[in-house]
Amino acid sequence: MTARRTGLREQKKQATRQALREAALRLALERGPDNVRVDDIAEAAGVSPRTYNNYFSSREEAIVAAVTAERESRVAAAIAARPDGVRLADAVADAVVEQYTDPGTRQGDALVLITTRPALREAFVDAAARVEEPLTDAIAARICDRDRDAARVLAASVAAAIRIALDRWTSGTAGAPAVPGGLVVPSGPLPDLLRAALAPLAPALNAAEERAAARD
Amino acid sequence: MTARRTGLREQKKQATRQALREAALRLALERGPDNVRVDDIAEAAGVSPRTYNNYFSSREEAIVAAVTAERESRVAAAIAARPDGVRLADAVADAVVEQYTDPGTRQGDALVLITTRPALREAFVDAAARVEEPLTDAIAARICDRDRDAARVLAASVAAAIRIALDRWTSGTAGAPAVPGGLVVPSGPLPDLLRAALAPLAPALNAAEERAAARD
DNA sequence: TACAAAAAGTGCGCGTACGCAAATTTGCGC
DNA sequence: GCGCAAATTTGCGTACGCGCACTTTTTGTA
Repeated sequence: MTARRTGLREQKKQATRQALREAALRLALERGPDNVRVDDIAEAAGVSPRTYNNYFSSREEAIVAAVTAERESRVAAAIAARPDGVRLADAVADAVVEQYTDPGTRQGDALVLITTRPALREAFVDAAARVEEPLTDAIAARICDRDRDAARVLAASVAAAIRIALDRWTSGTAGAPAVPGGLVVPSGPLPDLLRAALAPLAPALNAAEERAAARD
Repeated sequence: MTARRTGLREQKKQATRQALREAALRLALERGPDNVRVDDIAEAAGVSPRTYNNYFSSREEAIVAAVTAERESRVAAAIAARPDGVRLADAVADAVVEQYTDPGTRQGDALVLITTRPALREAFVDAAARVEEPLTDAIAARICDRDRDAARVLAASVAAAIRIALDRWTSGTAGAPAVPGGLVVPSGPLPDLLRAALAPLAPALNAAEERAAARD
C-alpha cells in the first residue's frame, strides 16, 4: 500500500524529490538563503526550474522539507506501534514527542538557519499541518475505524497543538542566549513544549476512545 | 481598545480595505474571477496596485474577505456574551453556529462563486484560521485568564474543526444537485456540520473549564 | 520486441508577490 | 496656521508560481 505505484516511476520521483530538497538545504547553508534562486536549486539537482515547482510550491518548502522529511507520516506509524493497552492520549503524546525529537532534528546548522529567517520559520511551523492526514488514519484505527470525521477533527487539533509548540520553540529560541556549549538552539524544552501543548487535548482523545469502546 | 490608533488614519485605512474587498467581489461577480486582474481591483478602489498588496497578500484573499469580513472576531464577542452558567463547549458551539450561519453568509451569489473555483474555496476555508487569535482571548477569559497556552491550543483546535466543517460543506456542495428553489448552495447542513465537527472537542473544552473552576 | 497509453519533464508566457527607497499624506505640539 | 516626525502610498525591479501545450520517458500489453 505504501509503494502502490508501479516501481521505477515512483522510485525516480522520490529520488528527484530528495535531490531537490538536499540541494536546497546545502545551497542555503553555503551561501545563505537569500542568495539561492530556484534556478540554482534546480540546476544543482539536475532538473529544469519548471520541474522544481512540480515538487515544491515555494522556495522555502524545499529547504524545510530537507529537515522535516517524512517525519509526519512516521508519527502515524509510531502511534500504530503502541500497544492497545495505553490510553490514546498517551500514545499520541509519546509518539509525537518521539518523532519530533532529536533523531530527525539533529541538523543543528539547518535549524539555526530556519529559526533565523522568518519566512523559513513560518514554513517550518506550517509543515506540521502535514500530520493531519496520516494522523487521521492512525486515530481512526484506534477508535475502531468508525466516526472518521471525529478522528479527523482530533488529528487536526493535534496538528494545531504541534504547530503551536513549534512556533513557541522557534520564536523563544530567537530571544534566548546561546548556551555555553556553543549551540544556539536549545533542544531541551521541545519535548516539554509538545507535551504541554498536547495536554489540553487529552480529555477529547480519551473520550473518543472510550466512546468507541462503549459501542463494542 | 478597538480603535486604538488615533482616528482619521485608522479610519481611512479601514475604508480603503473595505473599498478593496468590495471592488474585488463586485468585479469577480461581474466578469468571473479569472477575468479580474489585481490592477483592475486597485483601480476600482482608487489605489495603486502596490497598495493592494499592502492590504491583501493574494487576489483570492480580498474576494473572500468581502464575505468573511469581521466574522472571526465576532465569534469571540459572541462567546463572551454567553452567560457564565452554560458550559464552555456549548457556549463555543452556539457562538460558532450563530456567527457562521445565514446573516453574514446571505451573499448567495458570492458563495456559488467561491465554492466553484478551487483557489477561492481554499482561501475561504483557510480564512477560518483567523478565529484563533480572538478565540484565544475569549476562551482564556472563560477559564479565568490562567493558562493562556491551553486556551490557545483549544482555540486552534476549534478553528481546525471549523475549517473541516467548511471544507466538507463547500466540497459536498459541488456534487450536490441544485435544490428545486434554484439555489445551488444548500445552506441547511452547515450548522449540523459545525456542531458535528465541534462535538469531539467538547470534552477538552469542558475539562479545561472544570480545571479552572477547581483552582478557585 | 513493438507499440500505444500514461505519466513525468520541459519551455514559454503571464500575472502575481514583495523588498526597497522616494514621494506623499497625516497627526501633533507649538 | 506651521512645521516636523511618523505613517502610508507609490513606482520600480526582481523573482516566483503555475497553466498550458509539447516532448521525453516509463509501463503494460499484444
